[in-house]
Amino acid sequence: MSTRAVRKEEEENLLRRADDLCRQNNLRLTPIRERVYRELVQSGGPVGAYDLVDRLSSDKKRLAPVTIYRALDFLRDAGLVHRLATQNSYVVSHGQPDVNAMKIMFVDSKTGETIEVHSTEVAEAVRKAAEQAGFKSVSPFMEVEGELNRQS
Amino acid sequence: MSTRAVRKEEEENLLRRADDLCRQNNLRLTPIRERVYRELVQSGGPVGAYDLVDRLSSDKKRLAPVTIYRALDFLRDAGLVHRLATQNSYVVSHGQPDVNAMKIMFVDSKTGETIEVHSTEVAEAVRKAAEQAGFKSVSPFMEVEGELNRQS
DNA sequence: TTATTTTTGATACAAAGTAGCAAAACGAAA
DNA sequence: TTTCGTTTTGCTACTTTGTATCAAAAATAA
Repeated sequence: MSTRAVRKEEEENLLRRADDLCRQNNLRLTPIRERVYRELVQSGGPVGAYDLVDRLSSDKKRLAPVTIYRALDFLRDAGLVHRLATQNSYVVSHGQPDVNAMKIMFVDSKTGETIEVHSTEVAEAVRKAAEQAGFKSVSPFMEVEGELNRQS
Repeated sequence: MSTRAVRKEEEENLLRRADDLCRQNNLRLTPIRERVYRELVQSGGPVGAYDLVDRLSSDKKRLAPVTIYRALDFLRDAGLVHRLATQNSYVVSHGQPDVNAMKIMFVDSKTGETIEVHSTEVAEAVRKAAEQAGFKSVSPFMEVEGELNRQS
C-alpha cells in the first residue's frame, strides 16, 4: 500500500473519530465545521485562519473570516484542533485524550512544522512547577519552539 | 521598609542588571528601549504593545507602533522580555539565566496575571519529549495557561 | 573628519480577529 | 406538523496587532 493511501486512510480515521466524538457529546459537526476540520487534516500541518478562508472559498462564494473563526472555536472547544499562538495558526490534535498527559506541540522555528507528543512526565513536572507558582490547575496543552532534525 | 519601597528597589535592580547585561554584550540600551523596559518593569505584569504606545506617548509626541515593536524586539533578543503569544502581550523576564532550566510563564486564564518559574525538571522532561519528536533543541521558554489560586 | 553601520521617525499598509444583528436551519414539544 | 425557542450561519463593518519602506538622525569606526 502506498504512503499516499496510508495517509488517506489516516485522514478518514480522524474524520470518523471526530464524528464519533461529536455524536457522543451532542456536538454538531455541521458542514462548514467538518470542511474546516477536513482541510486541516488534509494539510497535515498548521494553517492560518485566512488561509482556510481562501481554501474553502469558491469563486462564487467567498466565506467571511468570522465563519472560519467560529468553526475553529467549535473545533477547539471540542478538543479536535489546537491554536498555535506563536504562529497564528491552527492544527489538528492527534492522539487519544489522556487526561494525565501533557500535549506538547513542538513547532519548528524554521518551517513551522509541528509534531505533537504526549508526556505524563512533563505533565507531572509542570504540575509541580505550577504548584510553586500558586496555580491550582494548568492547561493540558502547550507549545514549544525548537529545531527539528533535518533529514535532508 | 514599605512594600512600595521594596518594589522600587526591585525595579532598580532589574534596570541595573539590564544595563550591565547590555554593556557586557555590546548591546545598546538606548533611551526608548530603556523606557519600554522600565514601563514593563513598573507595570509588574504583561502589557500590550499598543498599550505601551499609549503610555510612552505624550500629548506633544505620539510614538509610532513600529518604534515600540522595535524596542520590544531588541529586548526580546537580549532575553530581557518575553512575548506572551496567547495574550499578545509582553512581560519582563525575571531570574538569572540558568541555561539548564526551563523558564515557564504561567498565565492566569482569568486575569492574565503571570508568574515565572524556572525548572530544570521540566526542562529535562521536555528535552526527552523533544527527542522523541525528532527535535534537537528547544526554546528555554514556554507559556502555560492555568488558574491561579485566588487568595481574596 | 569622513565613511559606515545602527537606530529612529513617519506614513502607510497587511494580517489577525471580533461585534452586532438579521436570516436560516435545527430540535423539541405540543 | 406546526409552533417555538435555540443554535448556527451570513453579512457588513470594525478593532487590534504587527510590518514594509524609505529617509533622517545618531552613534561608531577608520
